[in-house]
Amino acid sequence: MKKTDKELMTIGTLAKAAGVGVETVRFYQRRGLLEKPSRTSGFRKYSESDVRTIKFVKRVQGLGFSLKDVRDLLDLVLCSRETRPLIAKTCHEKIDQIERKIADLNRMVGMLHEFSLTCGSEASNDSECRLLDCFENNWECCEK
Amino acid sequence: MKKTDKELMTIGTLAKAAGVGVETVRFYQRRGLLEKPSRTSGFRKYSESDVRTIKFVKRVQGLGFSLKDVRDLLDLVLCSRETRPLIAKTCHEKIDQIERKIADLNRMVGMLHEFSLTCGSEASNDSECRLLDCFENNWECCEK
DNA sequence: CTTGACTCTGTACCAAGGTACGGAGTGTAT
DNA sequence: ATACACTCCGTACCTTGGTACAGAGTCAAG
Repeated sequence: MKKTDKELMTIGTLAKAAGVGVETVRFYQRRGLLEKPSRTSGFRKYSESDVRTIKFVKRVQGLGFSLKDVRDLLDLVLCSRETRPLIAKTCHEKIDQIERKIADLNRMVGMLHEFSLTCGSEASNDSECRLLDCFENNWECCEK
Repeated sequence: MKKTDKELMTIGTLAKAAGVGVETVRFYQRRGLLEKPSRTSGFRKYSESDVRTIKFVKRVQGLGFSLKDVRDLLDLVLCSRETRPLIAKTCHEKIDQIERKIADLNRMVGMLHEFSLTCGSEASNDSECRLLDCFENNWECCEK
């Protein structure tokens, strides 16, 4: 394998490096998550930055965001020069979205913790085991 | 509309109260997220607690959990008497799962915040706009 | 110059989580 | 007692995020 074109790699190498399947790479291209790569005689050629992009996608996705959301984030990077005025706005929208999620998750952890203490022990009586009541009160009714 | 059977409601009323479609209710029943309801002459009859269950499902789902995960949580409530020994274990698994998610989300917020400061302002130069670089270093490289 | 591993495009399929539809039964208001 | 809204069940369909062929071309080694 020649090392011309400053370290460009083929789709299989990229896929392995990023920990996904070859078909996933092509799928991400169709969805606009990866830019159309250069080609040498029909074959796609990728660089290290494509590896990072894919790992980024997988990570953000693992946090509960859709591919559409991931694209919004990637656009922050890809279009920074032209769309700079939009960047702060998009960032803050995402931040709000994430912070609401975090707050909700934190309340849920508190509730589960309390729940396991009161209801997971042998000493508890059934009337206290009201997970859904906790939820009704914004996950907070367990802090009795 | 009669008010016998202490306020039991029909599937459409339940769906509207919970903010979902009728078909979704039947779907949740098939998936075991709602217990099989009592029937009056063929029609399903639901109570207020079913409204709460559905709202719970939607909420937890909105935090990025699958219906399977939601079922695990619901089982904590529904089976508390029989499966008490399992409760603490399941709770702690969920807590760990949620806390990992929170930690990742927190790092991401920090990164986005920093990113909007350095790159969203007019004063910045393009070389600093490296969202993906931040990611590579566990979302922390922005705290320069 | 052939072989084997790799790539190409296109289409088909999969699981999750619903959503919609057809044809029949029900229930209640007028 | 007839209309009209609602419900029943089963099946088919939709979107998201992939995954798996099939049939053809390509590359690099031996």
